[in-house]
Amino acid sequence: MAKSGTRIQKKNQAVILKAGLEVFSQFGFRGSTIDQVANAAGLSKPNLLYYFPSKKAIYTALLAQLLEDWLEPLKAMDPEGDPVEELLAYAKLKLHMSRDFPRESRLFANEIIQGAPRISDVIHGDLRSLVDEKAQVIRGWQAEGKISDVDPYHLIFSIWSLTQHYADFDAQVRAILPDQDPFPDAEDHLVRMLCGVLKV
Amino acid sequence: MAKSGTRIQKKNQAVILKAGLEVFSQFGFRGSTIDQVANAAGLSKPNLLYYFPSKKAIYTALLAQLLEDWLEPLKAMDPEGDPVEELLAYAKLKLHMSRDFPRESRLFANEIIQGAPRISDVIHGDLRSLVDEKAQVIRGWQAEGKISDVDPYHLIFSIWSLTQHYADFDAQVRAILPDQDPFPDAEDHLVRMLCGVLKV
DNA sequence: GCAATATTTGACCAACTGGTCAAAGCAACG
DNA sequence: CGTTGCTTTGACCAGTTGGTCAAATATTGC
Repeated sequence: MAKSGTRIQKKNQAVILKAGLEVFSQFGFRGSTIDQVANAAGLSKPNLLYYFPSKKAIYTALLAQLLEDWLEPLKAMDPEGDPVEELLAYAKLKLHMSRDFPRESRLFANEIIQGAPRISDVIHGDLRSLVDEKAQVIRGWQAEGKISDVDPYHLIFSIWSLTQHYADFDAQVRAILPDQDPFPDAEDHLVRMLCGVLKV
Repeated sequence: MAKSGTRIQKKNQAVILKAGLEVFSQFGFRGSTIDQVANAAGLSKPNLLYYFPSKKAIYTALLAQLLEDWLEPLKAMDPEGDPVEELLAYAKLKLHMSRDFPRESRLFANEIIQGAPRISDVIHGDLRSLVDEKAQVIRGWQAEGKISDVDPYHLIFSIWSLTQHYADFDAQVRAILPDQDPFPDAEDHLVRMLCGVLKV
C-alpha cells in the first residue's frame, strides 16, 4: 500500500504518517486535529489533504501498518523451538518494541481503550485466530511437559501487559523512577516472572 | 469536595460525574463533548454547566476522586502482615477493581497515556512517595528473607499492568475470549505469576 | 399563598473543526 | 522556452464545540 507515486509523494506520505503517529498516539483520534498533524509534518492543511483524503485515512493507514508489526513477533514464535526460549524471546522482543516504538504502542492502546471501533474486525479475525493458534502451540508444549500448566491465553495477556506497560504508562513509570532507564531492570523482572511461572 | 448544596444539587452533581465517567473513559478528555456528557446525564447543556463551571471541571473532579480510590489499596498494604499474603491481597483487590470499575481504570489509563498533563503533580508527589514508601516495605521483607529479591518498583508495576490490562484492554480480551468471564482464570494466573516470582 | 431562591432552558456567540476549491507556483520534458 | 502535469496555498464554508445569558419555571421558607 502507498507504494505508487513520485518520490516527493512517497516522502510526504512518510512525513505525514510520522507526524500522525506523533499526534494521534498522544491525543487519540478524536482528540487530534488535522492542523496538528499538518503542523507536525511541516505542511499546510490543504497540502496534507492533497496526500490523504481525510483525517480518518491517515489514522487507518497508520493503524493498518502498525497492526502488521504488532502481530509479526507472535507469528514468529516457533513451535519447534525450545518453549521457554521462544516465550522469553517473544516477551523480550515486545519489551524492546515498547522501548523503541512507544508511540506505536500508545496509538494501539488508545484505540483498544476506546473499544477498538476501527479495528474490531482485525482483532476478532486475524488477531484472535493467531492467538488461538499460538495457544494451541503452548498447550502442545505443556502436553510434552516442557512448561507448566498455565492458561495459554492469560500467559499471552500477561506478556502483553507486562511489556506494553512501559510504553503506554511511560509518564507514570518515569514519575516514579526519574533519571533512570527503567528497561534493563524491567527486562530482568520480566524474565524472572516468566521463568517463575513457566517452570514445571 | 462537592459536599455542600441542596440534595438536588448533590444528586445532579453525582449524575453528572457518573455520566462524565462514562463518556470521558471512552473518548478521553479532548475526544468528549459537553453535549455528550449532558446527554448521558439526562440534562441540557446549560443545566449541566450550572453545576460545573466547565468541561475541565467535571474531568478534574472525576480524576481527583478517582486518584484517591486508586492510591488507597496500596496504602492499605500492611508492613506487619505476611508479605506474600499482603502482596497477593493487593493484587487481587486491584484485579477486582478492574472487574468492577473498568471505566475508572480506563479514564486513568487515558490520562496517563496522554502524558498525565492534568495529574502530573499528583503522580510526581503523592503517588511517587507512596510507591517509594511501599518499595521500602518490600525491601524490608526481602531483608528478612521472606520473599525473593525482585526489584520492588517493577514488582509493583507488574501488579498494576497485570490487573489493569483486563479493564483497559477489555475490548481485546473479549475479542480473544468471547462468551466467557476472563476474571476467574485471570486471578488464578495472577496468583501463579506472583507466587512464582516471590518464592525465595 | 407569596416572596425569595434555586433550577432549567432556548437562543445565542465566537472559536475551532474537517474539508473544498480555484488559482498560483513549480518541475520536467520536448 | 513553453507546455504539461504535479504540488502548494490562501480563502472559504458548513457543522461542531465550549460556554454565556436573560428569561422562564420550579422549589423552598415563611
